[in-house]
Amino acid sequence: MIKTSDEKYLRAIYHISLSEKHVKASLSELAYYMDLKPPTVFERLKILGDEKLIIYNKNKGIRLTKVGQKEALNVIRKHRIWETFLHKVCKFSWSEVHELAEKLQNINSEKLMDRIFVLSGEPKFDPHGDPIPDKWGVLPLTERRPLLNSVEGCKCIVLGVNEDGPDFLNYLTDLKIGLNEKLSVEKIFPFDGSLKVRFRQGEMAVLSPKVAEQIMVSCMKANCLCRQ
Amino acid sequence: MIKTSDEKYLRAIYHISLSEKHVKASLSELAYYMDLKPPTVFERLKILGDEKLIIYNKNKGIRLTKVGQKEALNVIRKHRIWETFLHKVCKFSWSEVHELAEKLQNINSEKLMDRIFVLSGEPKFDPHGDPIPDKWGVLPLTERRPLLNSVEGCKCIVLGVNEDGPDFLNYLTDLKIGLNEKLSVEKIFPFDGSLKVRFRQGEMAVLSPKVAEQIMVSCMKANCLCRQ
DNA sequence: ATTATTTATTAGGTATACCTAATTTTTTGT
DNA sequence: ACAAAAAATTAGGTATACCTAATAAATAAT
Repeated sequence: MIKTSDEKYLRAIYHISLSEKHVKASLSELAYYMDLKPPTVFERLKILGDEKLIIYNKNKGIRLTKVGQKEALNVIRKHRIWETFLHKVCKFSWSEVHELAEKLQNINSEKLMDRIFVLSGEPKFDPHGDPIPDKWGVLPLTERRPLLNSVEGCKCIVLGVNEDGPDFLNYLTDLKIGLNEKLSVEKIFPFDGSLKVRFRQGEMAVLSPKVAEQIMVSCMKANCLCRQ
Repeated sequence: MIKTSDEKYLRAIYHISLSEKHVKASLSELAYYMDLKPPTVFERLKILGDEKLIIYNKNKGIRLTKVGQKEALNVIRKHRIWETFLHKVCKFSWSEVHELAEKLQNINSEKLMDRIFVLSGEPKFDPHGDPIPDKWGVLPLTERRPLLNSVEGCKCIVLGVNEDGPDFLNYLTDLKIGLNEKLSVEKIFPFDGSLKVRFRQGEMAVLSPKVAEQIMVSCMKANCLCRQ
């Protein structure tokens, strides 16, 4: 059985590999992301390598093996199911669930996850809108893209965010932009790329590119210009 | 904030202090109960002493301080709420919940415990029939006693068991003696103290003293001879 | 292409939570 | 009361998961 402390690494490596364009994570960004010092991570990567969970070749970066990826997706599954449970069943706010799920995800009981999954309504996406892999590591399909890449007139739905920090989430909560919120892009200011969006019952907000980049959406019209 | 690893010790000390007649736990029984070696426990007791969670005076045994007891009851509360949740909400069997609750109890979030408590129907007793302390460490009242101390003719209700091992629990499950089962003590064999009990729709079983000692019951009649 | 900067690696150290083996202290049995 | 047994304590060791400081290697900048 895989160790809890391995899971943290795998999840982090998976996260970095995805969030950056390049498929390889570097040791130092991994250390930074995990809030550990490079030698600590270095030491551990050798072990993860020995366990055939990653491939770490000198300075070619870190890549998950098939097994490593499967394990990573399993932790992600656990994490996201717990987040959904905490939000939907336990009524925790969007921004509170991450920290708790971080602890709950360490528990290894497939049976428990099955039950929690059912209690949460067999979700396909977590409260941040991130897809929940199934038991075999298969992710549900979506056409997520950053709100930033919109065209004027686009109508889309908020699927989630890329940024987990409470600062960012509280900012969105203040704006009252939440999961599944429908947004319509009224105007894009060419000067800096800020977007004026309409949402709810006609409320308006101007979002900076930095914010719009972190908000993941999916167009509601099949033939939306954003898709091209 | 109190450490997870402290909580294990406190719960174990509390458990021993209660299950044995004497209020003091000894180092070696604690070590045995926790499946650790005496020097390990010895080392740790000194720290728990420094933290003012226990009083450990040479060979006078181990006693919880006020603070230590409060913390112990808090872990016990968490443990028993999780057990109830797992049994009642997640439909785990009586004998499966202990191991999982052991892990879940390490999570420290009062808010989470409140929600899980409500989801479980604000229980006063866990699936083993053990009382759940409230937030202030106050236990609900019962008059629990071992089935072994019965008189012939006593009718009582099963509140729980003292033994948590799967062997024992599966044995009871086989017998179909469960929580809240009503038992009537038909006969006590003077030879070894075995009890013949009637339950359900007239089913009978003979229980060895060793088993009867682990089953905790409460008399159903206010004036039962057992109470004297 | 050579220096400067960044990244990776090595060396060596700390704290925690365990262990075994040896010794001392306390308790128990006769 | 004293030997035997049990329990507590000390001494010293291991593995894990961190750390800092120093060095080596790779990458970037002029």
